[in-house]
Amino acid sequence: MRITQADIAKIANVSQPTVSRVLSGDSRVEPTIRSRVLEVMSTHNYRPDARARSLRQKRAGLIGLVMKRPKGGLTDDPFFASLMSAIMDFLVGKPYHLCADMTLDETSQVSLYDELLRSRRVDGLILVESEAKDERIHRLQADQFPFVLIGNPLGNEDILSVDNDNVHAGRIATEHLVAQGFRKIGFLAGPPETTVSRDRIEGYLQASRAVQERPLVWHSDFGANAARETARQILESPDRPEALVVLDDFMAMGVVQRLRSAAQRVPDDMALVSFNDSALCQLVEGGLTSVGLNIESIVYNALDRLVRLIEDEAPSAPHRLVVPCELSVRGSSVPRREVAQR
Amino acid sequence: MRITQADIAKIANVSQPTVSRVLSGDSRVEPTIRSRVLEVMSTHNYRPDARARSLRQKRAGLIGLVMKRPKGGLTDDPFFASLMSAIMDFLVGKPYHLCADMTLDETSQVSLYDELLRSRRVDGLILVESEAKDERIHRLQADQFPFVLIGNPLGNEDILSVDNDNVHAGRIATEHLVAQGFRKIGFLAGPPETTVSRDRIEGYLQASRAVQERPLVWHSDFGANAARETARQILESPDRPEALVVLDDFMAMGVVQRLRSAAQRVPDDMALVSFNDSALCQLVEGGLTSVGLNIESIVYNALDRLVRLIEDEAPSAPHRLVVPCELSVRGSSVPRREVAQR
DNA sequence: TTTCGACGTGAATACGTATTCTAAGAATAC
DNA sequence: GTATTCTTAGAATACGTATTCACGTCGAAA
Repeated sequence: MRITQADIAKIANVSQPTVSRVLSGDSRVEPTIRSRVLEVMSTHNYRPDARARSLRQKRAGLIGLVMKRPKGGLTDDPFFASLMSAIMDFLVGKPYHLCADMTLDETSQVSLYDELLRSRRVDGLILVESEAKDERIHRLQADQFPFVLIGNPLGNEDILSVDNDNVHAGRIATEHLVAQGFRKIGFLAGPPETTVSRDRIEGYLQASRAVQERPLVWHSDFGANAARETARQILESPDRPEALVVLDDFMAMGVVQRLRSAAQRVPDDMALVSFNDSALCQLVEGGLTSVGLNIESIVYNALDRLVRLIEDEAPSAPHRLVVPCELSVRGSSVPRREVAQR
Repeated sequence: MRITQADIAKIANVSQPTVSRVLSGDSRVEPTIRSRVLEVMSTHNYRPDARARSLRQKRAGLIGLVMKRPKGGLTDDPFFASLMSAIMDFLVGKPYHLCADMTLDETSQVSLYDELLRSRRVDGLILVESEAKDERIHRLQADQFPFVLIGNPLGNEDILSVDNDNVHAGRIATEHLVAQGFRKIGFLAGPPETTVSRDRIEGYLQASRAVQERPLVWHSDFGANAARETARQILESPDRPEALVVLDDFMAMGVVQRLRSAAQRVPDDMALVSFNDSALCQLVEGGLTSVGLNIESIVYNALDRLVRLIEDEAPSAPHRLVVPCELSVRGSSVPRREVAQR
């Protein structure tokens, strides 16, 4: 049998509201009584019931995270792992917990929306890689439910969103190679319909214009295996570039493998820059230059805004935030002669 | 203004309990009325309030996951990423959600315990890599709170736990090398105080006895960098083995790097077997033989038992379950001559 | 001494649902 | 035709907390 405020009240010879007032730090309570109640609470090890509390108050103390992924999709995706890690870090010590859910398809996504929001299970929602055309977004807006997008594919300014600046990322990756003296630079992207590919290619196009007439873009599926196969085509292509920007570290790993099995060297035969700056980058011999996504900053800003929204404070402007990326230079993009000069 | 059962009742000209009965599928309700209520519910897009529901019923619909990790600790830890992925997969479509929390130290861990359990925020708890001597465990047991341990360091049979069979894992890794003809096998472990190191070493000891008099065990910190350094010592040691069992894929990566920079080859100069069977294993040239942890099976069993416990069914025996591991053989442990024979 | 705030506290109520209790009517049995 | 189930649905209540309302007391101002 759980101990409630009523029990505490009876023992301390006060009324239940008084116990509640002590708990909420209401100043209008006699110090004598306050200390007596506090003592009874501590000796009986009382804890308020979160369920009753969240029914009575507005706040449930939960922030929902909804991700659309295939089964096991988190396992080898450093982006999601970092994201969740950063979210949990952010929430440590704050009066919110993370309610994380995965959906497999659109249908379950809609029912999850009902389950989480319309039933008021969570106070706010983080949506990842959501497509803004998504019906859910409109319903969320119509219901005036607090939510924040991580990634804002359509660049919609009406929606609270924090986005990684993928165009910028693509540009600085390319500009770095230009600065290193490369004049024929290619881009190995993921599936063309993905936003991340489109945006990074856009940045690549902006920067590559300076040194080459014709852009060189290849597409492949995600993952090291697919990238390895495409890398073979690239190496044999008449358009073979001197340097390659690769969409993520795993795919870059595939390129490295292909180069290695063709007895070619990085960066001499092919310079490489990739994205995400995951632990993989240090595992490549000489290191893999990579554009870090600053996920912590994305999460910090997203959650800060979301919490403000939930707590009815004015969310900090601007409505749409784009977080810059940072390049970590390692051996894969620095020609040997430069290294030798040091 | 939210729409409630009372509103629905008024519109449909029935009482609130009737609406509740329709919702719970109570058979003792006139079909005519039932359909009328259902229609009103759907036209007004009614959704029951999860908070009120969980106050009234026993179930909150949340399962807590508590992990003790440093800040950002999830980022490069494939074990935790897989774990969370598997948990979320398991819960898809089930009437539970995952409430994931991270703690940085013991103090916050205890307060988190209060926050999650004593306040009845979650229905049950998953504890990972917890030390059974932990005070929390005793409190959980005393409070008869449903919980399950993933990993059971003390082998306590009283506690519901699902554990990866690390002794078995260490043994099959070693036996595989023995079967491949190696006669001088070493083990590169993590910090000696960690359970995972102790258990896998134990398995190594059992299996290595068959072929060598003296076990060869080294310790290093976790991570590729620390392992790389220790690998240097191992390679230069007079006890240098022909084959090395390495505690996890990241550490094995460090060993590979060291071998590569010493112009030595895998498996010719040093055969390798590691643990976790993560995506890294396919990134090593020739592939890295690794013992897979079967995290899905661990999670499935743990959650299945936990849910039964929550729902007051008898948990399936045995109380302590040990999930076997499986070896994925790749190039790093197969001497070249064998490959050539195929 | 009377009157009026201010203060501190308990009584009552609300949050939205599920369940128990009760009553009215229909159906069955004698 | 009355008595007894059986069915169905409404009334009342409980879950545990926070808040509003009302009331008594005390001190200060008149």
